[in-house]
Amino acid sequence: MPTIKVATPADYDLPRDVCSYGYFVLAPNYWDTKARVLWRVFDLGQRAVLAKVSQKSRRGGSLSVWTSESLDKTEVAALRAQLTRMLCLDETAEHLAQFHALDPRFAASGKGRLLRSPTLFEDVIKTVTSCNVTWPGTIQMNKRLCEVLGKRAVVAKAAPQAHAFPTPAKLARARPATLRARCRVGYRDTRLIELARLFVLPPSRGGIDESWLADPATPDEVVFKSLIELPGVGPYAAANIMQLLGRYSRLPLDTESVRHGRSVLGMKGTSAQIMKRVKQHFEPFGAHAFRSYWFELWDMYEAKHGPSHTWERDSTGKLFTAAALNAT
DNA sequence: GGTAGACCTGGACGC
DNA sequence: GCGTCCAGGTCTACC
Repeated sequence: MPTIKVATPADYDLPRDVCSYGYFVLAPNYWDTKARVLWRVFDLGQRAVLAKVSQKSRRGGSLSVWTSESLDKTEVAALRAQLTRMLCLDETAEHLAQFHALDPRFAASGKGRLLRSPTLFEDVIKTVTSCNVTWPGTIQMNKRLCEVLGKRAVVAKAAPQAHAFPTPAKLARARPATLRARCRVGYRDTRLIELARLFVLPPSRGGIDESWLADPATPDEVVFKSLIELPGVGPYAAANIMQLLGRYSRLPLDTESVRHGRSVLGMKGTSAQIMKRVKQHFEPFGAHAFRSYWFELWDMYEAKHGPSHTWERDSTGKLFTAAALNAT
């Protein structure tokens, strides 16, 4: 069975660090709660391959990545690069300690890394599919996008996941009617296609410049202004994409922020007033504001529903509807 | 600059 | 089983 080893930072903990953000239940990711392993189909260019990521010893042990087919050197390099972005393996324990020094509440658990996607493109599409829709709707849209437009891996019928996430080129060529009817994305159809086209175009012709967005020398404010120009991306989505780029200074404020402000932080006022107050509340955490905000929310979810690594994909969606969250 | 209403889907609820 | 209501962030038109 082909298996590759991937080194991790000294404090890396697979269940904690994968199940740190809702994307771990979005296709093509599949978290096996019993075995505590991550399944995912990776698009490696010429073909899609199913991978199972496991960690024998917690806290710093290397990852074992089993793949459904033998990979050549180029594919192994592509897989390593995708896993590094997805699991934030390039964020050192020392860098994470800066966050824990600012917010010691999460030092003992070591929480701080946030799961993201292997590509910025997938993060942007996932963010847009999470806007103006309840969480079960987001789960469905991503599942269908993979099934309809993602490359299929050669896997057994019972495999937990068979399709990769669509490539920008594939989504750019899709018809709006297909996205609407088969992927159930609703009015997001043309916006998703326009976004995909921007990832296909080179930056010199108006396409998205990923390296510029990721460059620490590019100021957060400039990145925010650039992201908010994208179709389907408003203030919430732009701030969320920023945290997925590792820029944690802004909060993606939404109805969940308002609920948290009211029910946990005891704030009063209109939704707009509470959003302002939540923002002010987390300003002391500066460059790590989002992490403080997010893990405070995440702790609340875990207090209600148990550790996140026990949340099943098919039932998790219902835990995060407004009705379920309001019922305490 | 601020605000109202449309945009879609799927779940909840009442009958 | 059907109809109605509601949640959700972005976009456009309008003031």
